[in-house]
Amino acid sequence: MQEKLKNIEIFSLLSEDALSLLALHCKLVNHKKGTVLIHAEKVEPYFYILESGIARAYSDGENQQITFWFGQAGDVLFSYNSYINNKPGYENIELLEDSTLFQINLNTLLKLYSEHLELANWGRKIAERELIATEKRLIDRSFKDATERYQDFINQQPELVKKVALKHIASYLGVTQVTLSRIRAVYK
Amino acid sequence: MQEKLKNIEIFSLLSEDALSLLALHCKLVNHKKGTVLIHAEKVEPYFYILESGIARAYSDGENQQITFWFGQAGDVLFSYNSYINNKPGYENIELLEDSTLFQINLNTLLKLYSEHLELANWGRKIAERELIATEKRLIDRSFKDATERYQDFINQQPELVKKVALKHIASYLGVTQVTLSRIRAVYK
DNA sequence: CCCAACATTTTACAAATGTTAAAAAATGAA
DNA sequence: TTCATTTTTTAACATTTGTAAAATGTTGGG
Repeated sequence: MQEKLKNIEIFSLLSEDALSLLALHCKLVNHKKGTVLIHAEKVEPYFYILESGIARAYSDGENQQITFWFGQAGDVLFSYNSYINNKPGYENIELLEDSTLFQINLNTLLKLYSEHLELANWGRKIAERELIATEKRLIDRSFKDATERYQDFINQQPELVKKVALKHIASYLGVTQVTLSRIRAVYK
Repeated sequence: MQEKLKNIEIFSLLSEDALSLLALHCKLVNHKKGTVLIHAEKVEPYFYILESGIARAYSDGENQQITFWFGQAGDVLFSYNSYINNKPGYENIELLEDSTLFQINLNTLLKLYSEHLELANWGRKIAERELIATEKRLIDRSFKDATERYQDFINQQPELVKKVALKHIASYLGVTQVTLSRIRAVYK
């Protein structure tokens, strides 16, 4: 297990010592495309890291579903809301491909955080990285129009464009599917 | 100092022990309205917590400035980008009123994180809370129109509406000042 | 009090995006 | 392959928001 963890960027921040401790509590699991691993209406008991596959986080509204995050190999996949507030939240996470994930029990992880200095700081870095990425996206919503945001997306995550339904990309970019189609039509 | 810290919500998460350790490195400073405490083009050496006053974080574009965060008493004020990447970032933070702040040297704070388990977990919680708040705002940009976002804003932060220039609130909500004026005109 | 600087609102018009519905294209199972 | 289902595109039109500029309102120093 420990050898497998080493291939994931986010684990490379950890020492051998911390990694082996984490490995003790990691289980490798497979789930099919379409599986919803995190449900907004539940307090989910697991923390996952994608070994292979693709995922999206989305929030349900009255008439629509907004995708606000995509995950690929190496990305952390879980509900911060459950974790912090111990309450159901706004986040659903669905697999968009058959995937393999490292699974850790959330209570176990929190216990490790409360006992192990290096892991606590690792958890801090995970949240901080995600915060920076989210803040930048929020700012881009104001600075850039839909066309620029789409161009950035295809430059930065070209693999996702091929594999993910355009309706999900549209809501991720903050536009309707119709608008995204119009943008794409320009490049034909 | 320790007594003063106790009045701030975010410090209430800490034990007496951790609080006294942090207090050793905290300095109370005053700055005037208009002071830019964090500059995007610099790696800033301090971490602040607002004791009293108001602040805004903004990002500079070619033709405009986007305010993406407001801080009030009790809020943490610093550049995650400097802190994580040790590089200049996208965040400027300006005081909108004469303010009093707790100031901690960033290197000192990072050292405390790397040595003190409870403080490391405290730092993790700060980032996680901010992440949830930012993610929710990003989602609201899609689910709610400008009018709803403004109504939410005045309900949730009525004090800010009185004290902050409307141009800053407009960019915080993701609209132009003209649009915000139009929205406000409806309620006259 | 008055003026200058700055903030906010208003107006007219332009551009971007949303809505609805239908057509075309792609996908997957039998 | 073929058919049914789903996804994506296209079209026509409505609505929202943006832009630029002028008008009005506000504030603080002299």
